Amino acid sequence: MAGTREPIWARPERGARGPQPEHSRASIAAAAVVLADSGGLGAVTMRSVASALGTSAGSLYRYLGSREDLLDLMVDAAIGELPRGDPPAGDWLEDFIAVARELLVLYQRHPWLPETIRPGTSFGPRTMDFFERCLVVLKPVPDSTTRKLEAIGMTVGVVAQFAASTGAPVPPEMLFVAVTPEAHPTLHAALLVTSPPPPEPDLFGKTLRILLTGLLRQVS
Amino acid sequence: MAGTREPIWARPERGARGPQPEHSRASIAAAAVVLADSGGLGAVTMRSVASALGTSAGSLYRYLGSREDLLDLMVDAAIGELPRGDPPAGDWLEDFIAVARELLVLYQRHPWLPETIRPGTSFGPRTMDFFERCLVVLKPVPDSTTRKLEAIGMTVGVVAQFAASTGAPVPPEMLFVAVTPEAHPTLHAALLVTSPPPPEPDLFGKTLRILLTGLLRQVS
DNA sequence: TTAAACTGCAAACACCGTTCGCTATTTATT
DNA sequence: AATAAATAGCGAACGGTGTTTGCAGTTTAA
Repeated sequence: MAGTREPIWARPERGARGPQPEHSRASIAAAAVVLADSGGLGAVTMRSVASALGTSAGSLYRYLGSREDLLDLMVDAAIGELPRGDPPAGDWLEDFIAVARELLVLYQRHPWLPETIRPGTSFGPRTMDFFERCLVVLKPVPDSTTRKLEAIGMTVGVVAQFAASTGAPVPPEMLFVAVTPEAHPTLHAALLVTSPPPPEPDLFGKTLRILLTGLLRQVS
Repeated sequence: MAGTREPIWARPERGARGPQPEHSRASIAAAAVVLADSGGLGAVTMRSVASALGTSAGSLYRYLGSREDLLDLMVDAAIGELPRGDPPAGDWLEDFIAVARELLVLYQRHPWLPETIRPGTSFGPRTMDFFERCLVVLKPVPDSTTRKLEAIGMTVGVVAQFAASTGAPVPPEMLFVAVTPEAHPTLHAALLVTSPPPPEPDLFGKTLRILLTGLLRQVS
């Protein structure tokens, strides 16, 4: 039981005594986000973040309990970039899909974000703002909040899926080295097609429309 | 361009000369899977895998070019545990959902699997067997193979989403420390509900049915 | 028979997250 | 105003990580 620690959001940003800190959680998170944007999550080390701030790795532990805390800060800072205002109140479905599109471009701008949202992530206030905004958009839906949260979770998962497949496409000859015509005739034939049919123009919107109209809007 | 390396599946398992190797890719992968099952992916280190095999970390590099190769082997070994026979040919939708259920229990048995399938994963022959099997099940569907692969990819993503949400539930007071009644009234109200409505009994099947009937089966 | 290719291994390297001891600084208490 | 407590910054260190390297022994091809 000693392995777990209080999430960073439950700890005060600084104590009541001692000299004024030279940095802040926000500035540390911002520096880490910049590093991750340009070099991936692997470029975010205690030492790299510290040196970007002009300090040392050990000093960061005056602000963070662990590297996981840093990841939590990064996630919340990135999600906090999402626009805050309510979308024009039209159809709740289109409004919600618009929110999902905002999240998709955020995931594409910060490719490290989906993988940084891990089991064990402690979500911060900006992330809660996002969930609250989703619920506000879904207010016209007569379903229970539990159902809505299920739908929101599924939507976030689908967005991550699309962000992963649209970013940095892998050359097929790298992905399919293990395909043999004998064992995988259907798959092999599909790879030989010279002019594959164009992908669905708006597969993203189509998928979410299908999913959300099925999961919600039971007007019971 | 020197940073990339040929995927492990394109390299011969062993050379033509020299003494017979004491281990194999299969035995190494099996040892790593056992470690990951009991201690998570973090328990899989070159040294731990090596000592489980009675050898040293450096020796593993006679079989693997990097730790990423080891992860590729693990992924293929785990997916290779899926049953190989065709399901009874009934409705393609129910047959495919049955395959998805098999994948779900595999993900639950190997919680490290979804996170180990990362961008950059090189899929091996057993994984190709799985994709081939999916395409065989979807043979009755009149859509193009491109559409089917889109649907398969989306299905795999949804399965991972469900596997993540069903394993090791996090206590809500850990997840929602950042919720304030003022900034998040809807969310806050939802957390106060004493008896939340029971979750959809088969949300998994329902979601996939919705998704697949929407994405496929256009009998055009 | 000789040379090339390969295996196994121990040691080392650079880097990682994290801890510790120290000095200096600020605040709360007396 | 004086004192004690709590905090900030920092450099050095610790154990762990993935990976490289040099070397000795083994097997195969030429």
